[in-house]
Amino acid sequence: MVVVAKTKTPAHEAQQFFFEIGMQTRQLVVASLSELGLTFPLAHALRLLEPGHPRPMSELAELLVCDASNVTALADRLESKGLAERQPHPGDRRVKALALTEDGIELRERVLELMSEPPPPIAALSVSDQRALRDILRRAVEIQRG
Amino acid sequence: MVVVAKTKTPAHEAQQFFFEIGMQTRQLVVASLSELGLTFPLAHALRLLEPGHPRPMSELAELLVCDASNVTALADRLESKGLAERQPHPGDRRVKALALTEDGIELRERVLELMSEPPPPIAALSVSDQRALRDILRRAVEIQRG
DNA sequence: GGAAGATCCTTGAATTAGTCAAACATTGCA
DNA sequence: TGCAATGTTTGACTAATTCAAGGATCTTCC
Repeated sequence: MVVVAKTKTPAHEAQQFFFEIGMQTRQLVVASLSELGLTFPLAHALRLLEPGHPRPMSELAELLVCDASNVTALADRLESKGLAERQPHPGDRRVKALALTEDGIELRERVLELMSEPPPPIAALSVSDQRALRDILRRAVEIQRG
Repeated sequence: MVVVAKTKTPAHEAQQFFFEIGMQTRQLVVASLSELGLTFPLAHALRLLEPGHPRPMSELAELLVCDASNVTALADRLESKGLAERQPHPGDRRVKALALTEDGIELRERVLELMSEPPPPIAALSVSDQRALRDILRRAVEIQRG
């Protein structure tokens, strides 16, 4: 089933395909994550915790664009799974930073691999299309950052 | 903040950019949807209900790749918002089909527009890049369907 | 025709995700 | 010192989702 709106510009058409592939990809990712015992939000949080760089919970809330109390809940779950732990912040006793455990570091690595796995539609493209796609998307990302 | 795994093939790299743009897009879409009083799952369901084509709830469950009881809950919310209603299925009294109301048809239209709106990174591309992107993604989608 | 099994939807109980408002501790400033 | 701002938590609530179980209706097959 494909749902398509009236198209206008190339960008609109591109976005419709983009969206369709994205939806499918997400489902595949969610399925793979569940084999690792993770949900998408948890995996997303895990991704943002870099090994050796404990992150204050408030900072995580900002990156996740969510309420601080939600981070409390996510942190609870990460801790209960033994993937991360709250650390006191030297110099500010209000702050608790989340740090990955050994298990967390390992699992995060698998999450990163899994999330960069090209989904079937992209994997099925010719290599030259894949390269062209990569270059265009890189430009898209970089224009915006710049 | 950008999180990147060790890259391998062009497809992997493409996927990383794809994913990044997709995450950002989703947030924007969720924000726009909430102005319409909709959540993402509700909007997704709305999208799958074509005007004039009531859809059995079981069929919706299949398209949404979710449990039938979840569709019951979604249908309840759509009905309580006056966007859809359950209809008896002529010929099989077990089946209830969801049909859009007038309001539902109208809102669905806005959802489709909103979801095909190119996000900033794609909108910022040159028109020729947009066209190339559209063509490649179309091939990706079509290869897979074929 | 009627029993057995399959299909469709709902209900109830549970977990996760998320918001908001209120509370608490700690910091930093005036 | 006193007070406002900041960081985290708690509690109450809604939404999304799954699973197991139940009730209604169909289908099949003797």
